[in-house]
Amino acid sequence: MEPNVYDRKCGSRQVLDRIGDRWSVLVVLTLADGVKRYGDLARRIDGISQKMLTQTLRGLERDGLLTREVHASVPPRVDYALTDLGRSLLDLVSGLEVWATSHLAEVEAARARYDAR
Amino acid sequence: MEPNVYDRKCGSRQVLDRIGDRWSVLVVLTLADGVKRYGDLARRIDGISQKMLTQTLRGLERDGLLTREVHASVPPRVDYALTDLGRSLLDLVSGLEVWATSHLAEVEAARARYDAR
DNA sequence: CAGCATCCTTGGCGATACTG
DNA sequence: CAGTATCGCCAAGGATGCTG
Repeated sequence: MEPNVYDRKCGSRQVLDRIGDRWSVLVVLTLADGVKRYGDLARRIDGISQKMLTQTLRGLERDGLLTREVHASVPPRVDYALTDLGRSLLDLVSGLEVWATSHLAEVEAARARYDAR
Repeated sequence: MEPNVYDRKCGSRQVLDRIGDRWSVLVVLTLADGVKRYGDLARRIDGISQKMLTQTLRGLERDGLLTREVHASVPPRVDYALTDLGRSLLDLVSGLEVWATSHLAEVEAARARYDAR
């Protein structure tokens, strides 16, 4: 039978949580244009803490959305890149980004209207 | 200038948070096929508490994604429906649902592989 | 550079009880 | 039926300090 996101015990619900996660979305978006180092990601994603970045990267790696490649060099260098599975999510998450930016004005207008009542 | 989701102070970041929110996604999805009453939503979305349902509905109403219509009857009846803005989000959120269900197996396989290392 | 470990706080969220 | 109000917890997440 089909997985059902409305069922809290269904794994698809957890998957939905992960791909909807604020930090996950931003990490995947940042990796859209290719391989990035840890520091690149940290610098690009404003407001993310080291802890959350590491945690998000591990979660995405565990779920098969990105790869983590450690280069034995001094200083250390770790590259992150989307897998095929991760890339299959790109249209969706960039769609979210586009929606958020392109409808921001409407949302803010709606808020102003709501708060003024 | 364009809103930028990478900037934590940009409103588009908050919008992204809202439309990515687990409960928001499920509420919008549930309203995809038309008007629903409070109880319908509560019953459909497994695991949501009254508090979170109300809170999510208020947030979505405030942001202009759905309308709340109170009917003065006994017993009370409150209808929720997507606005045009909310409907503009439908393709995206149902895309998320489809992705979550259709890639669930791959994600679980990746997890098993990761955990077995 | 790329983390890991630890402490600590906040507020998200559930549970419960009550109401128009 | 569709909420509001209150309490209480615990886990998400930030800040700091340390390391291979």
